[in-house]
Amino acid sequence: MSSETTHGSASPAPTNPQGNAQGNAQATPAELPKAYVPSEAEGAVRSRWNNSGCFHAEPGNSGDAYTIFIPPPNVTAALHLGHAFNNSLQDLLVRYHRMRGFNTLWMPGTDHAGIATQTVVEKRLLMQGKKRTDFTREAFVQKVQEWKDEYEATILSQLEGMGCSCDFKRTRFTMDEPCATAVRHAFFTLFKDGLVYRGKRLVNWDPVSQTALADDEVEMEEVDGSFWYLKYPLADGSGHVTVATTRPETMLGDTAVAVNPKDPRAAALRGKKLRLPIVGREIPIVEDDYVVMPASLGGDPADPKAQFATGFLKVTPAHDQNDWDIGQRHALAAINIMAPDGSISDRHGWMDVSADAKQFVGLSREEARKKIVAWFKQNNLLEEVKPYRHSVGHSYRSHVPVEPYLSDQWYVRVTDDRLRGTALRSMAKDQVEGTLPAEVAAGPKMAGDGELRFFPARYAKNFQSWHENIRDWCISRQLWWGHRIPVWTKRGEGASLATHLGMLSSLSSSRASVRAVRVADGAEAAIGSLASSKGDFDLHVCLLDDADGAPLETAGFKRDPDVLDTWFSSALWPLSTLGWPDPSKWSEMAGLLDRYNPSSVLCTAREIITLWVSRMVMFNRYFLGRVPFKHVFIHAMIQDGHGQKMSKSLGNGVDPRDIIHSHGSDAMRFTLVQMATNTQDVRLPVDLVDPHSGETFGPKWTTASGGYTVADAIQTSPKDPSKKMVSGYGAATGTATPTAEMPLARNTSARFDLGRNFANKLWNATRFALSNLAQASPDSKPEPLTLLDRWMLARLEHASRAIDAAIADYEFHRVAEALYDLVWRDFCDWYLEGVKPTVRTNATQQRVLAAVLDSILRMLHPVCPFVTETLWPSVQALGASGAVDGIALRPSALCATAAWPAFDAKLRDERAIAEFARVQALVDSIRRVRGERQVSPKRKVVLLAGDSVRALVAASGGVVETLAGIEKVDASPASRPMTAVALPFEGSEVLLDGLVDAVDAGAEKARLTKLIAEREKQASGMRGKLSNEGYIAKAKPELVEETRKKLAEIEADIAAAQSALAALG
RNA sequence: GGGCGCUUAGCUCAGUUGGUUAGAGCACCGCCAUUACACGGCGGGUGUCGCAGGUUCGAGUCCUGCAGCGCUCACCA
Repeated sequence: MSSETTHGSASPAPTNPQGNAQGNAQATPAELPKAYVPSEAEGAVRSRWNNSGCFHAEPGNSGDAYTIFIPPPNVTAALHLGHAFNNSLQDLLVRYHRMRGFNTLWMPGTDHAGIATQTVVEKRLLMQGKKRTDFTREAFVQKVQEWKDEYEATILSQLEGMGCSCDFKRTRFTMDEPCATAVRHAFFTLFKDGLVYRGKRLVNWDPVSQTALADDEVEMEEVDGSFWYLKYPLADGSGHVTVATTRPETMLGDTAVAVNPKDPRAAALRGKKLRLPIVGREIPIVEDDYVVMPASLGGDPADPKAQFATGFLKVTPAHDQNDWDIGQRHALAAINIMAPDGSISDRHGWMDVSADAKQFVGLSREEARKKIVAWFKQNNLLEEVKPYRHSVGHSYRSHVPVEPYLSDQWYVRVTDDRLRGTALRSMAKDQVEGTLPAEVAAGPKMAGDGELRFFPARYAKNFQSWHENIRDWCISRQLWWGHRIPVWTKRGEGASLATHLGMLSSLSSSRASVRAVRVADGAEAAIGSLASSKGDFDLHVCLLDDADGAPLETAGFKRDPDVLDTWFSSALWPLSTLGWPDPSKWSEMAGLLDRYNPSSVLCTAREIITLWVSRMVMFNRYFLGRVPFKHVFIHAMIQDGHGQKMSKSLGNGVDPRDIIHSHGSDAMRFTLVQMATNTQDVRLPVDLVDPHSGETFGPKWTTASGGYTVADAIQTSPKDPSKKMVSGYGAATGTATPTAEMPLARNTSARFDLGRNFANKLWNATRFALSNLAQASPDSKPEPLTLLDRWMLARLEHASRAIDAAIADYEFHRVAEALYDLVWRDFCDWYLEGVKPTVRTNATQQRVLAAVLDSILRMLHPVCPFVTETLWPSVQALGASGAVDGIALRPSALCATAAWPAFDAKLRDERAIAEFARVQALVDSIRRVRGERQVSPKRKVVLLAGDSVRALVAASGGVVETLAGIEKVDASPASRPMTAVALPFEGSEVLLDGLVDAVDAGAEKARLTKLIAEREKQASGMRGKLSNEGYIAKAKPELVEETRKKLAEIEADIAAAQSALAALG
């Protein structure tokens, strides 16, 4: 259903000036309970939304497109508050723009998260004593699928629980058919275009999971290690050099020793060879700038490497990234000495295994290290050992040290200008730091250049420097869960492989792409000359369709067993969810791609800039020639009460359902929005709810490995020490399992009280307004707008502008602040209190109240959709449309599809705001006296004042009397009555008579003395300024004038107070 | 190590281009059953704005240095 048609059932606006609320019995909120109970309201509201289909987007509907792609959550676990935060902000944007008349699509979905999901499933199997390899690939994938189904359902229900207005009918999963089709097409295209290649490179290898890892899947951990100083003899027997290493076991694969060309010892060693101990391999000494010289020889003493360095660096190209680079520069061999499980092996590229070396084959990395060090010691080649603490990369899944491992992997050539260059050129010009690299700036112009903008702007720098330093992207993973790589390969001599070319040429080039790679050096050979090329080749055939694989397999080709990095499919999210490359294939996707890509904004977290934003930009621009989104909004991070990032692995994540349970969805959303500031991460102290007693309490904390502070896995009931419960940390980490006797404790946090109180305040303000309007006198006549009415309308218009501006800047806390001030401070504290005596008989005021209330519900809806939708029918029944000239309030059956109120500029009334500010100041100062003297609110007093104050009181239309408890206003008498209390206001004296039965001279003196001291402090500050020549000469004249005026007024106030003080004797 | 951010009331945080008396919510202390709301109303106290310099008539705000915290990228000599 389109957003247009949902308005249909609302009653038309009454057009006669008196045809509004009065006598409208059905609007009586008799049935509205005394407090807002979210758990009773939320389900009903969700049903109304679902039944109306109001979140469904159709490209044919009118309005400019407003699109957000949800960052698809991993199906590894349920969502936590970090997701709730991000999704609350997205929903705010989506609902606001929907109400603004945009054709709005919020695309939901989930991510298969290859390694993470496979790992959690393997962990679960391990608890049953089973391994992945006990199953066939298909059977294992089926198990993962079951996990995915469970968590996908959980995640989607969490999103619904939060009130996310996603188009759930269009929900996607990164491995469903449309997404898989997009992945297949993208891989095929990149392969055909030479942007995907097979390469032998060092990867981050997890020897336990036995898969390559992306850089971001590697965690650095501090480890106590050693520096071992090993002597390598010169081949000619003329001495030795000493290398320092933290990984002595890799020496088996050394193919050189490097020295800095500036090292004074380099010249004498030039051309000499070393005899590698144990192995006996003769290796060269190469000269390379990369080598740090020891501090003693002129190395930079500030460089910690110079402290430990000998100036000689063992080079193991197959087991160290930097050594690999040196190897490339000096054409060194890369000798891989390890098996995929990390053990020393002579079967994976190590050919020259000496008799001495044999004893190490088969050992683990750790054992080999010990034995090799022992060998050096025995042979007097171990010069020294020094302790050394350093950080080592560990697999974020198996937690073992990652091995830089030489293996064949698939890469995307993101360093190509078609990817890297277009990404950099998409940046908004004013957000580019300095200038783009010359070769990038010189690249071809295309649509979308300069269109990508970051909020806050500083994050553009992350994006830029990532692309400037980007390396080719390893996309193959040795996993079973994911998109399988669609390449079939056969290895053989060129001539024999060439015999298949005939069969391959029968396949259309739009369905198959062929490349030949020489095994020896990875160089690509032209297919045409394959038959005559010497040596072994890998013939890679990439297929668009599995159906073409059968004849290849018959001919001896094997399909690559690996799957693609999860981010490969995520990178296609703005394309695949809209049906790319062929939306006509799925009828419900027709027209989506053209209508909703580029999207409006991507809302995500900092670390995602490199992982996901970058890749979406590159792919979207490459495949579709457009940016995937115009804006990137980077939100803050939610931390726990100890300043630690909320994460699944740490087990400190809070389930949003817990907060919804304790405070309600709107309360959670409002509070999260209010916390969304531009620079500050959000710290959220977390409490537990005792499942036995319902009581909230602070959990017992403990220190976990890594120094993190976490809640004890098992907690004791504060009411009954014999009763226990499991904390979220215990459940998430598996250290404790909830049972019937020991249930899981929900989390909560007092931070959300703010939102709960706010929702309740709105609820009651509405209840109150409705009851007054229901009881309005039917014969009341229109009257001119009062100051209070004009002020309220001006504040409403002001808040609307504040919200627009805040949303345009993605400064969400300003949205919450504007709404809070509008609803609580302006509407409840002043307007509703102020209209109490008049609203039932003033028809104009009734219309203002109805229109303001209607507007407030609309403006609050994007943040608090449930309470506003719940109140909506009652408020709509007031028929506020057309009630106030200058506010357009189109009727609507649902608040969710109601139009944002349109305020005419004439409601903007700075004079009303300024004059009412004087009213507020007068009321405040009277209230202060009443408060200080502890005067009962029931006690009414007489205000004695001069002309200007009495004029103000008259202009307020009774507001001062009502809010300050004044029963009568008189002119200042010639002599001060004994029973009157004095206060200065705007430089003159105002008296309150009848405040107290008898003036307590002591208390009065104290009050006035304090008041004088306050004013004196201000006055002296101003006098100081005015006596400063520089201030008079250089500050803006109007500022100086303002200071003079203010000082005069303060001095008059002081004089008034002093005369009152003197009168007390 | 590079980059980015943070340090303001007991707690969690605002503070727009430098400008008059630095704010909010919570907590705390009084008073209050009043045409809605105690998830409430009215009033109140609370700050060497991390430290040290500098620029300026004027600095929470700009500059420099230092300290602490966090994130991110890089890093196993």
